[in-house]
Amino acid sequence: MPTSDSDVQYNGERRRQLMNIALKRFAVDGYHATKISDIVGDAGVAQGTFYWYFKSKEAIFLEIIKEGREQLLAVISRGYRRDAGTVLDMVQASEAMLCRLFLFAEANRYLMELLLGRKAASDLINQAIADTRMAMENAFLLNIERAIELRMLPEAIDTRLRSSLLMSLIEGVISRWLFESMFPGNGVEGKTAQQLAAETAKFEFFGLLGI
Amino acid sequence: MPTSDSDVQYNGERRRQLMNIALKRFAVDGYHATKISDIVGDAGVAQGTFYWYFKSKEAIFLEIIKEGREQLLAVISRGYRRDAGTVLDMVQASEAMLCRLFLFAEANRYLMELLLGRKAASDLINQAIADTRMAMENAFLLNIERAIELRMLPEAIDTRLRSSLLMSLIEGVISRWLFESMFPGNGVEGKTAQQLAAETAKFEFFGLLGI
Amino acid sequence: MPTSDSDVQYNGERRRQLMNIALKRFAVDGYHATKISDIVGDAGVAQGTFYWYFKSKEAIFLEIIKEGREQLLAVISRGYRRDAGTVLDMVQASEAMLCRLFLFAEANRYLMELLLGRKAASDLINQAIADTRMAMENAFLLNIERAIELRMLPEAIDTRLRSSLLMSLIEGVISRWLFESMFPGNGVEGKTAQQLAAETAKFEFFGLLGI
Amino acid sequence: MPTSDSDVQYNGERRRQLMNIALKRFAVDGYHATKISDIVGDAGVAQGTFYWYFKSKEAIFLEIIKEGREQLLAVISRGYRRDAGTVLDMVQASEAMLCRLFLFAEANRYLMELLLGRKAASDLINQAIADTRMAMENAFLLNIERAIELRMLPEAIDTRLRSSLLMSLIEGVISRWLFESMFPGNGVEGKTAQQLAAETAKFEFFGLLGI
DNA sequence: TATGAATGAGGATTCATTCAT
DNA sequence: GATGAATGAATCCTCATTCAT
Repeated sequence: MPTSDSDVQYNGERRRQLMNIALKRFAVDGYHATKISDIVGDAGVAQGTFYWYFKSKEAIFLEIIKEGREQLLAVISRGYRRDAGTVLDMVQASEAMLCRLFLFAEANRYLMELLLGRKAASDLINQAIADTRMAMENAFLLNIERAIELRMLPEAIDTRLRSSLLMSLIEGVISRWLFESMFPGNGVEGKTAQQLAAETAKFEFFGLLGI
Repeated sequence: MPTSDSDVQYNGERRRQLMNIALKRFAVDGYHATKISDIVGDAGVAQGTFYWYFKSKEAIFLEIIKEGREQLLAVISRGYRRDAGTVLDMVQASEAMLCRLFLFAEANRYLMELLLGRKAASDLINQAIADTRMAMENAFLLNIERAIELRMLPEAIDTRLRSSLLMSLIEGVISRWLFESMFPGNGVEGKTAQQLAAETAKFEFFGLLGI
Repeated sequence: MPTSDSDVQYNGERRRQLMNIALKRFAVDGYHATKISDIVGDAGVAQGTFYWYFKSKEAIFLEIIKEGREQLLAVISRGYRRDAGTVLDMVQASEAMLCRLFLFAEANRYLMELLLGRKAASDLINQAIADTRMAMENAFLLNIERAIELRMLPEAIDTRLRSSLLMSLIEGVISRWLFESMFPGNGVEGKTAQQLAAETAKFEFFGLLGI
Repeated sequence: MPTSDSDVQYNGERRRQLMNIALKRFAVDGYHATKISDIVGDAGVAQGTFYWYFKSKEAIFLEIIKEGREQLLAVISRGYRRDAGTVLDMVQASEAMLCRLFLFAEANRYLMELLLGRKAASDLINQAIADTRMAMENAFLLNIERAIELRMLPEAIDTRLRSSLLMSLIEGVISRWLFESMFPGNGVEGKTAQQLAAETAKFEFFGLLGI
């Protein structure tokens, strides 16, 4: 029988299929509430098949995070600042990066829910998530330090604190934007990634007093 | 047999004791990982005793959140702005409120971990947590609106968005401050509530460009 | 309801009941083939009840062995030789001890099957069994050494080797005697403990050439 | 694709290879703990390949025992007594046979561990092992009967009992000799087959009192 | 109020075996 | 002959909850 049926994924694709299904289930239902039987049920394979591809429930989660982390960091790291510029340049650069990040989040909302959501599980998993977030924050830190080096930001500021504040801001924005059901009536729903990036960048540099 | 033994807490206190123990366990281990047997073990009572005071594991969690929410909102709502003032007044007022909030968080870190952490569980529980956070965010919103009314902030700003950004900022700061082990090497550890409040308020109003 | 029903064992007896049932099942079916559901089924209790009394399947096995080991060693150690005597004394003393041992084995055949049978399981369990057998062999060793001290046996003999040979003899005899189905048509079935003890003691001291 | 790769064993040899690997695994880890995946893993072939050569896990075990049994019995049966002789002759003949047996055991320790060890499994398998041991015991029985016929041993002795005792002795000696790790500090470790055979034969005929 | 034994549904994981290629 | 992906029955153990005393 040729492997041309529609909803079956072939060969090396089974692994992918299971990861995709698991990602969605983990994001929507949470780690604990997601049963292996749910995952294989969605995939239309037997329970044992899962264990051909993954050592355990924890293992597939970790792998999902690991893969997502790489993609996410690639998005943030791109566009590292090279030359000095005006304040406007700086705001625009930040806006561009945030825009890329929000677009990525929009396209990978289940992954973002895993990373930013409040559904985690075992110590190992929590650690993997925390690591990923730290890596993100670090990317922001590097950008701020570079801007100081180029004398675009005042030298006096506490860079680690500021990158923490920035990361907090962004986590909150993405959460409210994508998981609206959890944050009804917030100020971000319905906005485009572009709009959000502009507003966030403005707040980042000028605070509440910036128009 | 009368309950007059030395290290037992009497009637009305048992409930409190169980809630305190459960709060700590939930915060440290997470909802799922916390077993009723852990709670009663810590309390030194029998398994069945738990169910005399609480309908279920979910019920005690909900009650803990409910109680904490009231205290938390009391802290935030106090100091609602009455009269107009200078920008400096505004920053100082915000700083004062943040300082109260951070002090409360410091004194109630387990509760904050439940509210801000990433360990939640059933739909009902997640909802209770989300409600509490929304209520917090609303308190910020009212303050911003009042400041606009008093012409202390530009009318043009999107108030809901700004309160979301503010809430994000504060959530992130508190998380990094109290749950350091999860966010090693961030820029907030070791700071006092007062210092943090000052820095956060500055960022709130002036952004990265403020000195 | 008074706890006077016939086939239910009360209070602290549940543990005993489960151990007795498990002992029999382990002996007859083997460790792996014995399911927890078999044990609780025989006991007429729910699956979870088992885990109220024992940490795991392995744990109950280990406990059974441990308990049996103490009884067994008590039987062997009694009658440690004090004074010198004739060869006949020595043979009779050995016969008496073997007789006690065989009677114990007869009354505790399931335990003996666990210890001497070929049904063991996890490393921990195999170790516990091996330990018990070594302890038995040691008891024989002490007796032989004492007999040499009293000049009842020639000094030249290799005591450890001889106690190994003796233990081998006894293990084989008990196995063949109690688990006849596994050794059909051997020379011990149907004999009394007394007869067996006499024959074994004779062989022990005089070998094949003894009448 | 022809099976001409370098480290692959061709057609008829694959079966042998699998049996050898399985023998070792069964002996070392036990029947239950040995997984088909272990066997094929060691052999470097795919899981399915196993089932081209053997009907089941049980089947390969049975086949291993069957093959070993024939070799073992050949060793014991050789040297059946023809003519009468002195007691010394008899002891020497026994010693010679035991020496052959111990040498065989030394060269086939995995097989002996299967036969004498305490790791067996299904009823069918246990039966096959028991049969083999009975066959061994029978060989000893024939020898004793022949010795009586030739008036080298007293007529009065219970031949079946004595062959059981003899078999017990030998089983114990071999176990302690080869599987030292299970019987630490026994009196046989480090001895040569020749030495053991001499000591055992002496005990066989003269008991503890023989020098 | 308090106890603690009992319940039983539920879920992760294992592994011998099958089979299309 | 050989592959390796797929199967699914089997089983241990967990833990929230109940209830007789």
